[in-house]
Amino acid sequence: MNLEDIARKAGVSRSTVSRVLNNERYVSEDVRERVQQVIDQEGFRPNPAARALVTRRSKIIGTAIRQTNDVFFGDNSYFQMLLQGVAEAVYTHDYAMLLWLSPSSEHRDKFTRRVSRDRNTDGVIITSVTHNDPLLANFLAHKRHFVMVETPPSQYADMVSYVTVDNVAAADEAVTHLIEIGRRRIATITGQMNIQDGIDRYEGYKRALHRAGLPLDPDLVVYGAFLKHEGYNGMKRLLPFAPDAIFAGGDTIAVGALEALAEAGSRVPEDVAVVGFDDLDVARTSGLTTVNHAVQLIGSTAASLLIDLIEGQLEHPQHVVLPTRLVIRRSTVAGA
Amino acid sequence: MNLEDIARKAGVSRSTVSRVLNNERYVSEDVRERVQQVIDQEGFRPNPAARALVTRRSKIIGTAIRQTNDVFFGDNSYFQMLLQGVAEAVYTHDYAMLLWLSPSSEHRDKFTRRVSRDRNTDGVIITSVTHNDPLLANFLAHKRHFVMVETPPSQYADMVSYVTVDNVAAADEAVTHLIEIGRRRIATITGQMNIQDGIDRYEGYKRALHRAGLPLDPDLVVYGAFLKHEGYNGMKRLLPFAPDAIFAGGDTIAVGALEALAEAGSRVPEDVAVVGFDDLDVARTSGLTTVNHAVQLIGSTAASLLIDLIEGQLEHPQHVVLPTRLVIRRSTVAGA
DNA sequence: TCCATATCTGGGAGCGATCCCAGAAAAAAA
DNA sequence: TTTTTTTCTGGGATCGCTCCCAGATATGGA
Repeated sequence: MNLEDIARKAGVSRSTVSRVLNNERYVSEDVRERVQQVIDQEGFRPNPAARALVTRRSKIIGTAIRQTNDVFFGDNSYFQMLLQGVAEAVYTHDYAMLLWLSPSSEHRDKFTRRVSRDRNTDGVIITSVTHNDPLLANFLAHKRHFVMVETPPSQYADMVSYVTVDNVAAADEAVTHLIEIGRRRIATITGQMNIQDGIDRYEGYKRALHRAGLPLDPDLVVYGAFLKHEGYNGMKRLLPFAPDAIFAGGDTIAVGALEALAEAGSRVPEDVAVVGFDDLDVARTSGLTTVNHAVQLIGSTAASLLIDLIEGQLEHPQHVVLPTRLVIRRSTVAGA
Repeated sequence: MNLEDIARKAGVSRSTVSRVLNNERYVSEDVRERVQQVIDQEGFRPNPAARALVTRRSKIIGTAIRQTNDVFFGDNSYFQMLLQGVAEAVYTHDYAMLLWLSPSSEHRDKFTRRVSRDRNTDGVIITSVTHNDPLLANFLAHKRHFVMVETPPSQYADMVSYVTVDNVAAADEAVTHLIEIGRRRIATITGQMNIQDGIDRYEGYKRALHRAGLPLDPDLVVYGAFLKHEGYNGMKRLLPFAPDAIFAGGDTIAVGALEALAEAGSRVPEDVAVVGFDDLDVARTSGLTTVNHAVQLIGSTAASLLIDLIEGQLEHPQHVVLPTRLVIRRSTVAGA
């Protein structure tokens, strides 16, 4: 069943059917109706491969998620929320979504090659970019459409499109909250220092301390990663230095820290107040004060942006900074 | 950059390049090498649309996940594990994966239409099928390749391919465990009774009681759904009847039940033992005794099976039943 | 009334692969 | 050496669309 068949059944030409299908002008109302009727009745859908071949558009966008074992799994609902957002935008724009997940066995560069060589997609949403990531260089070199869903490494900042939040300001706000509730020995367990989000949140931490006239104590800084056990181990390392508050670079880190605190018999928030970042599902269940940034909204915004870029509605590069909101729960304010 | 360009650069014909690309015989070694070199050097990848147009194969399989708001989210890691498994198989077979998620606003039938009309994929993995699901009927009618990752409604059982576990036997084993640790007032909170997995697990519950000579007390049966709050509410309903054990149709249900028990001041497992089903991440963290079925393995098995079906290596329909394993934790045995 | 313009319709060319077939070259058999 | 078979290579046809252009018809202005 193809255009020609529909055309014959409706007594018109291929071209006219194509016009109806693509909702183009220059088709009289009665012809349009007759053709549409045949299309509906036959349940006809144009062959996407044939269409893609000539238009050079597949109407498919990709989402590349690396580090799946560590990050895609676990109490980390970040990627589900992101995907849900992407799915929403993809749905309203009548696109489809291709998902690239990296199996644990696959080397980073292999994944990069796989994603960057793919020709099925019109553009890609990329996550978890590290500094000197080959993916970015590759995409830029081949002028492929892509949108990052985090702050890019600074040297790329004005060459790539991204959707993010102001991590520095949000972290600053979170730490300032700790200061306002009277904490003075505020420690931090950071995310990766080769991921811009990790760096920026640490920067916000320093900024808040500085403004309040508090010293930056190296004993109170643990460089970690966005993983629960990093929070757990980091907290163990911090305990001897008796912090009265922890700013964690991410909620998963915070959850790990909470576990270590519970084991050590420290009361939260009386002895140690804890703030996270991301407002994952787990933050809600564990009463964690955290920075909420609507991850789902980031996903849908990024996908819409990507589609606009693909369709030439917008010029590359575009930068979107979405607002954040500090959510106060009982890990910093008892009874909150 | 197309086949013709590569051919010219290598001093051969289009057809020869195609043969090299598809690893066909009847190409002399030196020519093959020369062509491959040009391909590598130019970083050439054949246009998937053109290829798909003539072969009628896209080498893309779809995964359709409905009910995203309720199920895809939350402490439910089921779909992440499944996707990870699918991704693995897709990777080893050099396919790609299209993901269909239903936005919360989308009506079930609309989603069905969207997925079933899609022509980008060679086959689809479908989840969360309910009885009289239009998706099944539609796929069968159009002879599209698909694999279910759960037990199909019984009337379809011998017409569709699926990968599942023996839910009846596994539930029986779980409830028998409760009986063996001395429980006699064993209640259950079931999953949906229009999903075969829900029905089968309830069936296993009844079977275990019957074999042990225990009565089936209607007061101890709550018909619920695979959601945390269903477990919570269900438990509240059960409390007045003083059960000494709960068999939950799913881990999310069990977690909700645990919360209600904690609120009511019941000790687990001393007063009430709890068993779940699925062994989600949350079961591990909350020490829940549960039935483990390797969800990731289900995903990869289903994807491999689907690809074999597509490529004609296997005849439709195929049934795979994977083993389960009861994992005993502290929700039934103190100190486990 | 005639001509310019806007609206509608149809058919050829082309997108970039694969598949099939024909013919050349090499290898094996007579 | 000649014939038969196998291996290798090239080019035409084809998949099902969209795009472009040409021609037909309708509309409006002089």
